[in-house]
Amino acid sequence: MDPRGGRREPTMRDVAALARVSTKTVSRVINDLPGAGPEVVERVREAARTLGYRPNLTASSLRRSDRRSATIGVLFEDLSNPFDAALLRAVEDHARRHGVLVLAGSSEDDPALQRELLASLATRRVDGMVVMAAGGHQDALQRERERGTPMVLVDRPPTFDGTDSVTTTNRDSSRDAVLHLAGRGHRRIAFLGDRQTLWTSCERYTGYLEGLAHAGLTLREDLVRTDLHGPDAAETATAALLDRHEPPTALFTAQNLVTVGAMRALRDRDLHHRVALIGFDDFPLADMLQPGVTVLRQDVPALGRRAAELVFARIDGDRSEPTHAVIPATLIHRGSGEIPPPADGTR
Amino acid sequence: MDPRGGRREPTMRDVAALARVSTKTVSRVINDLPGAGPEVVERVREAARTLGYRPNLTASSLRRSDRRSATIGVLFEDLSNPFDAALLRAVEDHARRHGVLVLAGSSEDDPALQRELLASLATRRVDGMVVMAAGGHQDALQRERERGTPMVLVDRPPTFDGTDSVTTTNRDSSRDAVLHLAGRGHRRIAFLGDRQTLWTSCERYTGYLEGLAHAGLTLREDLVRTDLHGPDAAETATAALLDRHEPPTALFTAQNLVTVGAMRALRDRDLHHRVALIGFDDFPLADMLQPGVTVLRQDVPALGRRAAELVFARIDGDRSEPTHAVIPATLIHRGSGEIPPPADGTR
DNA sequence: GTAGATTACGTCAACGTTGACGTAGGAGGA
DNA sequence: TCCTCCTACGTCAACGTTGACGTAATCTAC
Repeated sequence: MDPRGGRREPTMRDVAALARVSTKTVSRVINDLPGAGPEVVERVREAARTLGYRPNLTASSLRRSDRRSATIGVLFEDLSNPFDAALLRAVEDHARRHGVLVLAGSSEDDPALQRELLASLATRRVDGMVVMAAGGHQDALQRERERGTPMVLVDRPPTFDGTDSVTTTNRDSSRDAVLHLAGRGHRRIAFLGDRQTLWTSCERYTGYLEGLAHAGLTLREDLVRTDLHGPDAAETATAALLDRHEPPTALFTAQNLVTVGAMRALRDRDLHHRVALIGFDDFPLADMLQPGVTVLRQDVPALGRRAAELVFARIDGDRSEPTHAVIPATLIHRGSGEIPPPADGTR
Repeated sequence: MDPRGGRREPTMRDVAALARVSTKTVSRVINDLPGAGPEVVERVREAARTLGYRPNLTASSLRRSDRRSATIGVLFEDLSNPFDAALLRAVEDHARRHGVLVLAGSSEDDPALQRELLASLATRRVDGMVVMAAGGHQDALQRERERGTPMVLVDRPPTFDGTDSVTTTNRDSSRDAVLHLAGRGHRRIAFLGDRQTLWTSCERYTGYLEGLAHAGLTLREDLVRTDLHGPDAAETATAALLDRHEPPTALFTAQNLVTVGAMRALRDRDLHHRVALIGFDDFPLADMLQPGVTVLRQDVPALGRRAAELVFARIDGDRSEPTHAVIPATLIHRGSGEIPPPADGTR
């Protein structure tokens, strides 16, 4: 039971010796290639079985002409975030159908770490990558792409040309959410968002602005809080907004952790039944809270599937123009987004 | 921008030619080994930079004596489950410190799929594995282990000898939960659990029995529902329990999805403020529900860290006796577990 | 001044596998 | 009968890298 204690993985040579054939013949049998007679096939199979032989994909992919490692890299922001986790799972499912395994990493939205992980993947010669680009410069991604590595960006599009992407209707859905609130009579709708270096945050903010404009509301910059990273920052910011003398009657929270923080602040002040809330990204149990939390739900399985389809197409040599797939998000009415503003306009 | 369109990754030979040295010298420079003069080092570095050379770990690990692929395999039940995702992240963090990447897969608690993924990992010659064993026979795992592959089982211990494991105090914590409920005066405490083929489910059930026994309560088998896979099954089962003429006054739900299902049933009947509930596994927003959900929280970061430490120790040749680490879970009081039984003993 | 050690390289083969190509023997056709 | 084609193998080299070993030049010590 030692780690590889004294043992050595059997090789084709061992199998060949036992079956009294050449290694090439073993190769043919293992890979189901023609050119081996039935009894030889049986002899080789038998020998492989008794020795417990398993092919070495490392050596194989080194020598093969296609050079495939049957492995793709997945670089997301944080694999423990439910959104990222669900996306990983979706990609993994499709990869499995292609006989491909997934090397996964969390870049923590840190360009340096992302660069490092990218290099690690490259060093392992993955066949392709599915990447959630970290904020800031994408030059490491671009360089990798320019070397010809098949790559699909998810959740955030590339800032450079020639690369496929799969994103959500961030802007349009955000606008719809704001219009939904405005339609209920809200006039003071706050925006709470994650870092503005993230493309999704900017898009959602733009959608918010568009929504205000469509509804004929004027932007009040004092109701906008951005660069809230994590629930704690969101909670503090929301608290500050709510404690103003003219507080918002509705909140649009543009990221799942921000939504959580905002909800905490609302609850602390017992305002969760009086201030409307719509969050971007669904989360488990959103329907069990009181009131249920109205959210924009991204179609995560579709995002993952599309991303996987695109990488595999590129890996298989598809050279058509880059695709920028956009998957619609849906507004799920659960109650919090349907709270009307107070009749007197104050609260 | 084609996939590897016409290009070829530069190799050591290319670098060697440009720097007018032997490939061996390039190897020395790339790996920071002694035996290269300062100006040669600079020339090689320069050449590598201009060519965009990146070492091929595949070829390297094939040739090296230690045979390390700097990759470990992680085989969990479902990477999109928050518990699994958090665990993956914890393992990944520690792996990164060792310069190791993670090949991740979901076995869906299906032994056949697990066996297949195991073979895939083996074929790629991972240095070690962290596995959440699928229910049923573990013979595929055992065979892999007997070949000498460093392996650590998480969440569920091996049914065979000689393998490290990291688990939670399933039994003791479950007992504590039941005692906590009994201490509030509950006498009809129901058990709702996942498949009994899962070791954790059995342990938690045993803990439940121990708790009843310690509290001097008799087991009422009509209050026990097992083999509930997923929230829907749990909801149905809970509903049936609650609709009995002598319904339970408290529920112990032994898995996170079961807890969710039970909560839905309670809410449907508006009993969530009257029937006590303790769930195994914490989940996001458990504190935001009304009442807050009392749970047994597993120390996921500790589980992941310990698992990673153990695999890496084995990979580094540690041959000491197998370790079976047990990480304590904590009872988090949030309200639902502190609801007393109705005064009249009915409801 | 010379034995001996040290430094800075180079050469060669091998890791496990497969592509290119060779060959012996038999089948089939003219 | 002889030529061709096909089948079932085998041989060899190469994928990109590194361990083992060789060697020439330089340095150290007495």
